[in-house]
Amino acid sequence: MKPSREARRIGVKEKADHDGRRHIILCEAARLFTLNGFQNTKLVDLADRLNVTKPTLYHYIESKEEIIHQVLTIGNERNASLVRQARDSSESGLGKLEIFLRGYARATVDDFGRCVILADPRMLSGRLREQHRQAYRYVLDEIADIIGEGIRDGSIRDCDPHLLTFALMGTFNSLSIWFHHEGKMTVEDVTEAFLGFFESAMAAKP
Amino acid sequence: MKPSREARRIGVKEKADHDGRRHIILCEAARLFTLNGFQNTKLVDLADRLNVTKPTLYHYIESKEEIIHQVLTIGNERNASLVRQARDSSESGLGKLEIFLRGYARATVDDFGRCVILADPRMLSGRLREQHRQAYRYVLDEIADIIGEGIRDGSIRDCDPHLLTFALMGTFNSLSIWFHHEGKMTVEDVTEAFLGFFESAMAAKP
Amino acid sequence: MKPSREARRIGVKEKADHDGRRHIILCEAARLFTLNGFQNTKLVDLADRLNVTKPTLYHYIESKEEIIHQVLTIGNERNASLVRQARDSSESGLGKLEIFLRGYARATVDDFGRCVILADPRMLSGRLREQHRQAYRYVLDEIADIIGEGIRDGSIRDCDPHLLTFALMGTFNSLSIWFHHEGKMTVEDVTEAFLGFFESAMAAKP
Amino acid sequence: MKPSREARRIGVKEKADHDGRRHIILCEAARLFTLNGFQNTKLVDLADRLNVTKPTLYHYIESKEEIIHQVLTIGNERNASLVRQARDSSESGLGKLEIFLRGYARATVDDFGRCVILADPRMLSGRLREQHRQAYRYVLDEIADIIGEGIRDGSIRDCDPHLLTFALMGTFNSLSIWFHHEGKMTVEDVTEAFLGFFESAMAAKP
DNA sequence: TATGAATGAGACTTCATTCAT
DNA sequence: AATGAATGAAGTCTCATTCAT
Repeated sequence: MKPSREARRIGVKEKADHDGRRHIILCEAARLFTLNGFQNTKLVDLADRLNVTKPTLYHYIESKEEIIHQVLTIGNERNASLVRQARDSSESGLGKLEIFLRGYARATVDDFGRCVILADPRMLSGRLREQHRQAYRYVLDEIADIIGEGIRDGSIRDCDPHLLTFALMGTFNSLSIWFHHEGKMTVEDVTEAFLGFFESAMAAKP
Repeated sequence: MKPSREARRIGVKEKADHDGRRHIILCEAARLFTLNGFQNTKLVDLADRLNVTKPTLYHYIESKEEIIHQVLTIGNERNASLVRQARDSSESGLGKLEIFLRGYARATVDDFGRCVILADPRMLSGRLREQHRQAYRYVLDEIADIIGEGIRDGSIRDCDPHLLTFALMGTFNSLSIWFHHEGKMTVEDVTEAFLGFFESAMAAKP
Repeated sequence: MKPSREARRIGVKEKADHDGRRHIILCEAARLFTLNGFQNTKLVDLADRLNVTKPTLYHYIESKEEIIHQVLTIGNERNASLVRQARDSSESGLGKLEIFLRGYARATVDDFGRCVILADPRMLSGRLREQHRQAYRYVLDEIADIIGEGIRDGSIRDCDPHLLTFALMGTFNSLSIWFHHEGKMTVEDVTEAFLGFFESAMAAKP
Repeated sequence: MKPSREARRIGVKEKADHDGRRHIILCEAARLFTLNGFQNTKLVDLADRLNVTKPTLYHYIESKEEIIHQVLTIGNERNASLVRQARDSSESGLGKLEIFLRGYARATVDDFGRCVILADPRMLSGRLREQHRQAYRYVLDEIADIIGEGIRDGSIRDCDPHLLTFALMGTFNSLSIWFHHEGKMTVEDVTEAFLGFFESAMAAKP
């Protein structure tokens, strides 16, 4: 009835240490969360996928909530890193925006990125929820800042930076729902098409 | 012996009949679902908001799943109706697209529309899940059709209709997350701004 | 969703008075109890069969338990009456026994008789349960008495009267489970066959 | 904080393994079912008797229905085994019948056997109900076959084999209701008396 | 008399989490 | 480190019964 539990346990072949195993757990969790949804993913499902039993998970994590939190943190931090990368480049505002979006597009279609977009933060309690909200808002604010910079430097047409942020993020976030790696388009294809749609919005008027 | 449970039960003031009360339940459910998430909304929460006890709900609905299903159905049907309205107009492809989007924008910010966008259909079992997926896909396909029509009639610039659909829907769907009626912009304001962002995508090249 | 509730309500055509309607309820209850079992029969099922609503039943009965109790009482009283009929005849012990069994056989295949045999008295609470147990025991004791009389008057072979009672009652009670009126044998046919099986037990040794 | 729940949990003294504990649960369930009836037996009652909490039961069984089903299956299988034992012996038809009945009598007075006789299969849903009905019918048909064999080999008087089956089974089944191990007669005593009652039915005419 | 609405009590079941080995 | 066993808390749903009209 239960899948036999021999062999390939967490990291047996990977010779992973405690932290390595913890990371494997988070990866598998992110995968299951995007596959089946968060609330529909039971700890026992996660354990099964890792060929261990439920209590074993508790050697590496403190609670289900922590798993979600960690997964989101990983995703958030990568997004923040993408923001910094763009901001720290020497491009124009428009250039920075495109740098970010090209990176973000790729982020939306891996498990951690998808979780950040699809996870309902209301499943987290108090402090953690707020932490995640702020991390997401940080990205939005930075993008709006970059857009503002683009408007000032003339590379982006005048507009409400927050609204353009929402439009862009909404557009690219949709990737996490419908994009499948097996499809005929690559993320890069879609990214360029999406950027094209916003051409007039993002290009300063001649 | 028990404190009498006076006053405002389901529809007492509205003098609603059975179907009317059922609708009130669905409205309140849609509200709670968007406020707190689906899985986080317990039947007792819903009952409390309606000043009744849990079992009372079962006079009007058969299960919690049915509530979600009905809420989604209401939202889906309105979306389908918006599609038909646009399609049946005598506008150009671009005109039809704008008619739909202006209507859809309003739909994304009421409770039923928000549920359609935010609900994770994986919480539904089998048949219902499929039904909802198809209803959503119907809208996407119709929009892509309208875009195709616009491309052919010259009102919309040549592009991949499905990608433009995803971009537009992603953009407008984001309203359901961040838009609040108490803010300083109206949905209509935002809609026009959003349409402006896509100007070059949607307007045929001169 | 619910069967329309017009026309033929309880006793509309029968012009039955309160007690008459009450009896109709008990008959229908007995029928449902034998059809579907006691615990599986919901009051709403009973009400539906009578084309009334649940609360209406409470004009005629006080509780579900009372229905069962009344049904059992009717069955018990008929059994007691059969016992008296046999006992008061001027036959030999064997004759009386046969008179009872021929009557009892018919009783086991109508709804009230079936309920007496098949109802689990543990569903009744305290006093009523005891009352029903005693009524059933009364029949057993009387039959054993009649057998004792037959042994003394030489019409029945010497044996343990209570054991023979159990054997006979077990045999005839089985009718309530397997006998169907649509079958090819009548109750009377079966009765005679059953009596034949016990010929040596019930006939005194030559 | 809570009074520790020491001592005799499921199988603590018996050092039972998982399957052993599962069997202990079924035994206790069978006991409670015969004591209090099926529907009246709550899972919490069962858990209490085993000094565990309700959820613990779900380590061993999937649902309450499964418990009943398993209990009935155990009883059915023993009955089938009794049938085979009788059929495979080298006795005459009558001899085989007596072998079965002597075994069956003992089966009727243990918890599993009682459940088979007293359980209302209508509490089971669809497939399981049918499965149990067929298992019971299998026994009846085999007994009728054995009786037919007895009639042909001259060891049993000519009669309707199915009717005799019903009479015998009805008689012996009654044991499950009235027989108590504390009484002054043993099952074997009663069995011989019962067989005696059917002497003329079962012995071929001289 | 009859009923739509409402409910209290309680059942089964699930699942994240802890305990003891 | 790992696990089988156990559990507390909670959620959905059922149903006999009462209330108010």
